[in-house]
Amino acid sequence: MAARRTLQATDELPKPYHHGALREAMLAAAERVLERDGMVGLTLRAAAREAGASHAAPKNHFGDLAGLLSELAAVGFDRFADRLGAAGERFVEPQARLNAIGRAYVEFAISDPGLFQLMFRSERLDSTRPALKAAMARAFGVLTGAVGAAYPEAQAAPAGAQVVRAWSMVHGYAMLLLDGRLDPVLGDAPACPQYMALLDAVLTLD
Amino acid sequence: MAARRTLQATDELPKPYHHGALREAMLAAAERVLERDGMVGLTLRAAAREAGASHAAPKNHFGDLAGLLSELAAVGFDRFADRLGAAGERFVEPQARLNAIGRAYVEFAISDPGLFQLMFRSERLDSTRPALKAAMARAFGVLTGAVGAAYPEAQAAPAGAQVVRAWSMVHGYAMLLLDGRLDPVLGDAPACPQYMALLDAVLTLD
DNA sequence: ACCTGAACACCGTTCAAGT
DNA sequence: ACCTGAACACCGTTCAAGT
Repeated sequence: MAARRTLQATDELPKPYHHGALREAMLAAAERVLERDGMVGLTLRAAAREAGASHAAPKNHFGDLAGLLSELAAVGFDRFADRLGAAGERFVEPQARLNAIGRAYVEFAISDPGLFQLMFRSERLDSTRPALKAAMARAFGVLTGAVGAAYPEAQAAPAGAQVVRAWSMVHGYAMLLLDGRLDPVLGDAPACPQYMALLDAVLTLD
Repeated sequence: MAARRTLQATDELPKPYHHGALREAMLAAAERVLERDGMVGLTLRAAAREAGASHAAPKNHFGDLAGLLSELAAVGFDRFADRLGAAGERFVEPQARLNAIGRAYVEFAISDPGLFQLMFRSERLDSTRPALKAAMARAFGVLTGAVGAAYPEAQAAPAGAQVVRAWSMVHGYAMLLLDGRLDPVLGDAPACPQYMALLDAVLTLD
């Protein structure tokens, strides 16, 4: 059913005072700034500029800088969870699923480095935000479930040692990679294939 | 031999215009600010204030902010290398040495969290600074040497897979710990003993 | 309800000027 | 050679005012 149209004529581009969907536009703009200029360049004012709004506009939707960064991190964790889940579903054997998820973990860090760093290495997030908490829980749930399936009867040990072990390994690998600290061992100008081959070697060393 | 004293009398506290050892004073002040206010609070101006100098004074010794942070990271890596080396020397059996170094890696992150984060997760470092490069090489040399001794004849695999594996594991563990992401699996109010016990469980899962 | 522009206190960097 | 103080362009946050 078509919405009833207003009777008075409206200008083609009234340069709308109210953006209408500034929240989503701000998130998209912030991610663009992040991937273009890195964490250092991602400021509240730069994101507002990129979205074509005034620098005080974000306040209405995100409260403050920590709010904007946290909501962006939340969309990052949601995308992360999707990728991990999709990678795992391509296999049935539990150990193969776990390896695929580990690879997807590192591939995400390579494909979305800015987002990955925002999600994991920012001291400027507010982890109490519901959207962020939920998205994080979803992503880590995928990982935890896959480890649990691969190691059905956990050795005594403190609960979750297997999970922490697998998680630490891929997370540390991704972090060292993004910091460029793996480059010396890989020779000159390493790229994604070299990084993934080394990861495979590391994961299959058991 | 005593230095020759100046003949004209000097005021007790001439409020010396030239600090004399501002470089070292700035590094100490910057570390104090870092541990007190975290990475977010560590600014050039705050460090200069803490050292009792004008905000433009650091320029003479460090160039810019990246210079100050990089020199501070260098003293961090030197201390880090000392601790890793001392921990390893307490054992003779290669595998025991490696485990001790892994524990020292995480213990450093717990005891000097601000410094550890500056060293590893800062996008504001200038890794080309000679002091920083040298200190990093020294620290990683300790780790590499211990892994090499523990796994004398490396499996074919890409060179250094064992090193990257051990390094990724302790580094990821330290990072997740500092981000508070291990707390959920450890129950309420975990502290250093719980963290180290879980680390031991993770490391001995082979 | 949503957005703007001015205002405030901070920041990094530069530079003429002091000692 | 080393340090200061003013200046500039940026930043996050607040707030009265606009629509």
